Amino acid sequence: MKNIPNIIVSRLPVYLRALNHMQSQSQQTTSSQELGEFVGVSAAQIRKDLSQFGEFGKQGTGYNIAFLIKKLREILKVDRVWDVIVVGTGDMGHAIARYQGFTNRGFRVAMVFDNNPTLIGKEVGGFVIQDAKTMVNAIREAGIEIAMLTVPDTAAQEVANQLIEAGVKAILNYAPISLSVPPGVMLQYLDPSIGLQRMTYYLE
Amino acid sequence: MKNIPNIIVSRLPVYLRALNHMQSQSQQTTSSQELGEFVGVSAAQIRKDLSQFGEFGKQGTGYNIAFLIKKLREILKVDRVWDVIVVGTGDMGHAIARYQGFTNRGFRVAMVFDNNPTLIGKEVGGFVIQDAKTMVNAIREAGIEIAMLTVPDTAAQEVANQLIEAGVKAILNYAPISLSVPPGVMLQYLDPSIGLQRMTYYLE
DNA sequence: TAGATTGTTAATCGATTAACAATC
DNA sequence: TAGATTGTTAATCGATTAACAATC
Repeated sequence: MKNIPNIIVSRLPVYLRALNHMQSQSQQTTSSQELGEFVGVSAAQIRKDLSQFGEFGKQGTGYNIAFLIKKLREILKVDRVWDVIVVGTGDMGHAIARYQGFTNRGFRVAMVFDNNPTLIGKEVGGFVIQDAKTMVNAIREAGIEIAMLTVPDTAAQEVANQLIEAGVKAILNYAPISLSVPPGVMLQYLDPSIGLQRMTYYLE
Repeated sequence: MKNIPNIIVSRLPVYLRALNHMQSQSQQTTSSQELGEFVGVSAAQIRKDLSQFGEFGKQGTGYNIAFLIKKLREILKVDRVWDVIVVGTGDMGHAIARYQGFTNRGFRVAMVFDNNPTLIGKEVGGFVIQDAKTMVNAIREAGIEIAMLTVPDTAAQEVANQLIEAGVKAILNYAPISLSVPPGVMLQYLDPSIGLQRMTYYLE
């Protein structure tokens, strides 16, 4: 397949989320105009983005929502369920382990790790907290490729290194710190302070 | 001041985070080369971005980290502490209310709200959970401009409307749903599934 | 059919990079 | 001084938008 710009790929999950919402409102079809307004991009961009992957609409009537959802899920490879692990069971790890929002979006928490002896063996969100020492082997054996990192920032790079050693290819990092990863390993950041600081510039 | 592209503004918090990290390692100076490698952008882009706001470096020696941190904090208006509110005290709201990572990054949780009668009056992270019915007035009286939204998706738009009515200008939305806000109100999303779906496209 | 809306092309716009004089 | 690195300009690259023929 053609090489698709990452900026386009990164918008598809947002389109998918909006379409799922429309579907939950029992809506059957939408247009590039409507979807664009909903997610805050131009209609032309919606059409251009989607056209990278095929022809999913009909002139005059727009897009069938169920069909477009199906296609986007295939494109994004979330027409399956990926096992993900959570490393770190502080408040944030706790919240993620119990998070219900992964359902129908392609992900399932499979295992939860911590290195704190007083937490290992305890339960969180239905998972037994496993010893971080056993993490690399457990990831390898389960063939897990995705990890969510909620350890303290001082430990984040070291844990990331272990994840990579274990074969993890995608890391969602909650620690407020830039991580260094080799080519072929992907990284996304979820740092609330960054989100807020992107807005304060415009305040007052 | 000149109109700065948002894409540049959005990178500044990442630079700032990296500089803070370097400083915590007792590093005194850095170069556009080094900082760029650290955060994953080109040295030219670092210099171009910073040059929008002034001349902060010295030829031959690079940037004084403490000085550049000071300047970036001023630019991003996080050389002060912003009061933010948390709406919704589920697991995620809980984690945010107790989050220590806002310290020194310009934010402080000031109030916490929920509409669940069994939670109102209880404590979370040292805050008494206040009745969401009193939220609009409380925000107005305190002059709060920033809110973090961790309510269920079905309630998110409605709560966002109340926040906007109360004068909130910046919303960090944890609910996995696109919100509609009027011009002048800023919005950032922290949806873990979106982050993960931006990576699965490239997996396997 | 008439109206609506797609997919695509070409034009525009904006962002990134390369290169280098200036200078610490 | 020699080496390093900035700030900035011009060139390149890439993304977005406008427009419209095609067609449902």
